Amino acid sequence: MVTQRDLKAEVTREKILEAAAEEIYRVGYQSASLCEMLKRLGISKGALYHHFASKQELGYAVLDDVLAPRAVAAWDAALSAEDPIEGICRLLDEEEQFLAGQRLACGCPINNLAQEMSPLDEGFRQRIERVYRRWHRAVQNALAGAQQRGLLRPEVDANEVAYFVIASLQGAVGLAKNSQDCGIFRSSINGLKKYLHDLKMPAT
Amino acid sequence: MVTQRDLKAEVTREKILEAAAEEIYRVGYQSASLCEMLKRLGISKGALYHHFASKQELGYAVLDDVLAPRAVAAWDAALSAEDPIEGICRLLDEEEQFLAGQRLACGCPINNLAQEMSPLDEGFRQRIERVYRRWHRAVQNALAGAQQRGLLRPEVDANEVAYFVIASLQGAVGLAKNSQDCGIFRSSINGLKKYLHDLKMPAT
DNA sequence: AAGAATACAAACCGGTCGGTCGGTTTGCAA
DNA sequence: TTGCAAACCGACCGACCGGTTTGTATTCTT
Repeated sequence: MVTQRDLKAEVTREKILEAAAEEIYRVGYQSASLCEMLKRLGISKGALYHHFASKQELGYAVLDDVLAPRAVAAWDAALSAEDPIEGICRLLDEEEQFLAGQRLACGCPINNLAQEMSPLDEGFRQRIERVYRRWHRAVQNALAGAQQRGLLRPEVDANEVAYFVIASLQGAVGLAKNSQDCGIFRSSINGLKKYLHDLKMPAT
Repeated sequence: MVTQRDLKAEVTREKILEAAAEEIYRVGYQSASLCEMLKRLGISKGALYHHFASKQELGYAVLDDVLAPRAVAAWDAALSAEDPIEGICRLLDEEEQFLAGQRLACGCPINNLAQEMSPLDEGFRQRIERVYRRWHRAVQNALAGAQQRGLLRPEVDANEVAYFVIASLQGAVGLAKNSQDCGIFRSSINGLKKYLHDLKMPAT
């Protein structure tokens, strides 16, 4: 049975998760101060450590419950389109809008954690790898499907292209994050778009 | 006049720089412990703070005196070749060998710092952007030159391609770093190579 | 040879970190 | 109504951080 108390506790847990995700996004996991985050939330340390055993477990939960679902859903949605190339291009445009909105200097939350934590903590590494693998599988499947339907050139290597697309996007986000210039993102992504369109079956 | 003492001091300074570069490469700037690094070096804190005013200044010096020169030199060397496409491909192979050697899980020192520090410290951001700009300029110039010599298709946008190449490489390194799998780097880079070769003037 | 300056050593400082723990409130079950 | 456990609070802890200070050996200058 779900009581009123359980609901309130769940709300607290999710408030903590949300705030932690934001704090980690802003300054990175290692530099994210729990005290700072709690102060902003108006929640005590006791509450935090009631819901999470350690900072590490909180970090894992942020990935599992907040970042990974969002990230995976975005790609799955984009690739559900008829033409995966167009789907990916739409995703790239969405990403540009997201960055341009405000968070240009913060980059991609997943990629940030990957670069910071994967050499230091196996738990983070594995969780992030799971996300990348789902991205890759989704792209690869979509490309292979389109290829079977005759939309893509037969010599296209879906596996290879999938890795290349993901890497290029992550790289472009990283480049733009550093320069704080969305134009660089756009230029870089333009290159990717042209590449993708060249994979299509030429009109006969 | 350069005295014997100056020489010894310079050696100490460079030992500190080298060790700091290594420590930062391993765990990131913010988590790099000066004590840890000094312990490994067998050098005291007094020595460190005699040569550098703060951790920040040490970090800047690592970038200016160690990382940036190396990074820029590698690209300049690769692009001095007759055919820039081939030059870039050779650079990509070198990068693969570097990663495969041992430091796969550590990624690219410049990119690591960029992702970690650019939102937090303007000094780091500007220094790294200078590196990226030199990379971009080198690639763009090389491509434009090759284009003039008739090696590249005339519709190629050298500016755009330069950004795309840099982003893709950085992204591939980041992806491989997380998965700790050099095969993923190779796949991703293969996509980039094919793209680059398609920029060449078709044999008539 | 004497003294000033340099290069380094090491003890030490305040501050912040993640984490703990005893106490208090709150809501549900009996 | 009451007993009790879950939810939460916040003072507190030791560890470690970057940075300072003080001391000393060596080396250059005069």
